[in-house]
Amino acid sequence: MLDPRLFRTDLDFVKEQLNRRSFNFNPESYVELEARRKDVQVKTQELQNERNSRSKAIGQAKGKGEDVQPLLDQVQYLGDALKAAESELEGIQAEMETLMEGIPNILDEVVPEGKSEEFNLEISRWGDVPEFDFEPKDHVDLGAKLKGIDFELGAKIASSRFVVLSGPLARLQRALIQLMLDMHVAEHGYIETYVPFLANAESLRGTGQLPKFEADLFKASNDPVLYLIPTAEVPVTNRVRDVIVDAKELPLKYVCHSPCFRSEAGAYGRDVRGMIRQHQFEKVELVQIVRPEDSAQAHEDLTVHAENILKKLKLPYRKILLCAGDTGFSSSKTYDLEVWLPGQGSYREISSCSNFKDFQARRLQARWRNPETGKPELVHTLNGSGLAAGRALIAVMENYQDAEGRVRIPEALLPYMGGLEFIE
RNA sequence: GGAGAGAUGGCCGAGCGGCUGAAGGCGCUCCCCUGCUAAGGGAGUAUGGGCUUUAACUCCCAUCGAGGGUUCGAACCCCUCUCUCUCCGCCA
Repeated sequence: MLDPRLFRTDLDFVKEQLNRRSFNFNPESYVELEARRKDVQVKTQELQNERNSRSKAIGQAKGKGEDVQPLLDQVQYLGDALKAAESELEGIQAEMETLMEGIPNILDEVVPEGKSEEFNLEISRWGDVPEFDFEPKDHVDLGAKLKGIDFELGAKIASSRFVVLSGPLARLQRALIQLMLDMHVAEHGYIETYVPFLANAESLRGTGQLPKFEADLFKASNDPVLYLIPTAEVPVTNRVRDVIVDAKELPLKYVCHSPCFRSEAGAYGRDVRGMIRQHQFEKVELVQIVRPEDSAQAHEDLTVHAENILKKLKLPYRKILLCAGDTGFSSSKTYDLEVWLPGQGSYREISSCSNFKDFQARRLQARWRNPETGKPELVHTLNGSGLAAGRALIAVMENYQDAEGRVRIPEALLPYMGGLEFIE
């Protein structure tokens, strides 16, 4: 959620910024609603004030043993007027809330303009794209040959976009997760955390998935209402919902492995082959809660932490700064890391690292006490994949394959593979 | 799942339907005294919002787990829900 004060003081700026995202914001209807809000709120509070002071007078008169009937008669008329004003105000506030919750974050000034991914800005490339003296297979063919990836079985058990991994390839995914967790804890200073994989509506609203993106979620239960998490970002960031964090505790850095569940509504026909886009996948997520002045640097650091995993695995990748149109709803600035997939002959997203600034924090009421002011102020939140394990698995498979269709285990994963050097 | 108890400010803990946004204590901050690993005295110390061109102060509104209700007036009475604790049952 954006700062309501910004809307009142600099509506032109808001409009201009939202335009960058091609977000259709109508200032006139906002101004009209805000005027009604102000009007009705002031009126309501005046009525409440009157009721309170009159009630107090009744109490005092009663205390002195005076006849309070005349005073009671005077307040009679207040009841209905107050009730009407209160419910009108409630309606307007709900309307305002709906409006505000549907408005995306303001983009960082460095975010390039552009409506679609072709305007994304490549920041850097790392690693050498491997040269094969044979035609490299993609992970689907490799996985079938190695009898370790079975999409039909996934579809039989659940539906399309589910997969079953078996044997050394299943272990390879686990090894990747272990490596990531170990590196982020030991080398990057994150606290490992384990969280619920179902989240309530309040939590999903806090991080921005609800109310606007309910169609992307799997609802797991109606009583109580719970959704399968689309990313560990949701439960982990919600650790600080309605919390005032002590300044000394910042920054908070959490790493969390979890399965992620996405309905992929609207992705029909996209990436139907292989493990690129699944309803369920494993991911190691990095989350940081920081002081506002530190978030820009934290964003750079967090992205480097994700990059370090790719470097450790010696997987070629490039770093992309997403353009205005491609940046997510809640994010103000996002770097994507794209890993080279020889089977596809292209770079594909394996990590997305975002600075949400105070957008999530405002929804979450996640604050810290600023020692300089003594007041609670909103924190900044960030997160990034470090990395998506399913995609890391296929990246390893495709980059480390040989002419016989075997997969060599990357050196960094050897300690996690029980002596196995090749999957064949 | 069954039975019972509870939910108040950073913590502990009072609270009669009206003068309680909340006694008292602890903690913390500042000041005074003292002067040295003690003690004493004083002041302050919840959050969100509104009004004000902005900000601070004053002021006003809301909040004592959440949501309804009764009432001129609710932390206090009634209802529903949530959570926590104890006991029983079940259980990876």
